[in-house]
Amino acid sequence: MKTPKISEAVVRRLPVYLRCLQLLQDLNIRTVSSYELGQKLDMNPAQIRKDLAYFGEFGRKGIGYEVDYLVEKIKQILKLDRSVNVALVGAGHLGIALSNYNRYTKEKLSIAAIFDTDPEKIGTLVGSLTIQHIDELERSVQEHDIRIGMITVPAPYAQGVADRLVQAGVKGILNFAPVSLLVPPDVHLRSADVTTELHALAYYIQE
Amino acid sequence: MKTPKISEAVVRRLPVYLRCLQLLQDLNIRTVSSYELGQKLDMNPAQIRKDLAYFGEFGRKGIGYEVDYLVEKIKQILKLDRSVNVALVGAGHLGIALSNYNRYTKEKLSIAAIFDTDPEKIGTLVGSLTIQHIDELERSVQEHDIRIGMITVPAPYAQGVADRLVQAGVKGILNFAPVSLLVPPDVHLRSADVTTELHALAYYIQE
DNA sequence: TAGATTGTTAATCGATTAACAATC
DNA sequence: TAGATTGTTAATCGATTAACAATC
Repeated sequence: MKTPKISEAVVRRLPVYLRCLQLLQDLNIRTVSSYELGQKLDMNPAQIRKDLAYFGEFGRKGIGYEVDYLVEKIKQILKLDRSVNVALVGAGHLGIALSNYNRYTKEKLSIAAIFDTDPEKIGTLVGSLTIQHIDELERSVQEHDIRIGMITVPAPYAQGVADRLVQAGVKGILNFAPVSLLVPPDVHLRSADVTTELHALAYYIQE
Repeated sequence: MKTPKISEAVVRRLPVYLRCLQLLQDLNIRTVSSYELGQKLDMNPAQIRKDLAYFGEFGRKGIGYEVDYLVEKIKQILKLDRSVNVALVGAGHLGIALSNYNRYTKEKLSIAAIFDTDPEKIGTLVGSLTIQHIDELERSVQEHDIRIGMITVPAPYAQGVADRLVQAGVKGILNFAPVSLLVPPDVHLRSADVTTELHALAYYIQE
């Protein structure tokens, strides 16, 4: 499994393949071709084959891909085969909604700590986690080996939270606040705010 | 304002520029250069200029862009200068969290209706909106001229909801369910699910 | 005028798609 | 064997960046 130079576009598609394959697993489907995957995902089969081929030879000519095997391989590639701990900063409505995102799955990627500043909320239980004061962030990141931070605080506080997450050693940030953040080049930042998505959709809905 | 052939990448960046410019407005900053914007957004200034130039000549050589004017222009381009109604399907935690996303802004893009199937929830108020049964969807889309649908139902129901939204005449869908949806080519679909984002981030957090 | 910055063309870079030999 | 489908190279397509004349 050598990695010549994987583009972000490729990495972003792997979870999509994974999800589709897991659905096939539930249906007890053993084997799938890039053509069939392409149909289900509305994608070009050549692209799917090429994406997978960056990481190894996972298929069999004339047959296709063995679903179980490919699921395992993609999990390995994405590092979802080992535990990945996530911190959630901001226990508002959105934070609470996201906090139970994998409560019912056996994923190794999971939320390990929740933070806020509101004294009313601190000490409160959300699922099995106690909301902690944000001053516990640095200690907690160390303690739980947290690698990813999710930011669901109001926009004006988001950059400050990002700075603290980076300082604490987090390597990936998923930002839900409607603001553009700046982080060092070694930290991976993804934006997931509704506003931007809706504004982009608005462009396309003219008659 | 002629539009030769605008790529999705360009459209996705416009809301980011808009948000940054609105922040500058709050600071009473009158004028900004593509270089300064690039600094704030960690982007190449040439790209910003080129993106904007697709839609017109908004800047002044030697000066830069007038902030207020550019805000208005981008709003026009994105069609945020007229009202855009959104339907939210799925009044779970995430749906409720998203429902008040613009409660405190004066945006013309706003959520006009909320749907669910749970009898316990129907009739309940969320902000100023009453949760309706999903069978009201088609009628409500007509009545409120709804153009965009946001899907926050459990994954197994998401495709069914998408089909109904499309059937009802919606032209844009923002899907939060962790599943790949298929829609006709004239409907614009964006995925906003946390799972995919976190899985992609997991790839980058190896040591 | 000198300095700054746009709009735009040309050059570069990268990503997607088509095609096909290899092979199950 | 014949048909199917991969992995991969080559061709195409599109997006980003650099450079610079125009001009405020």
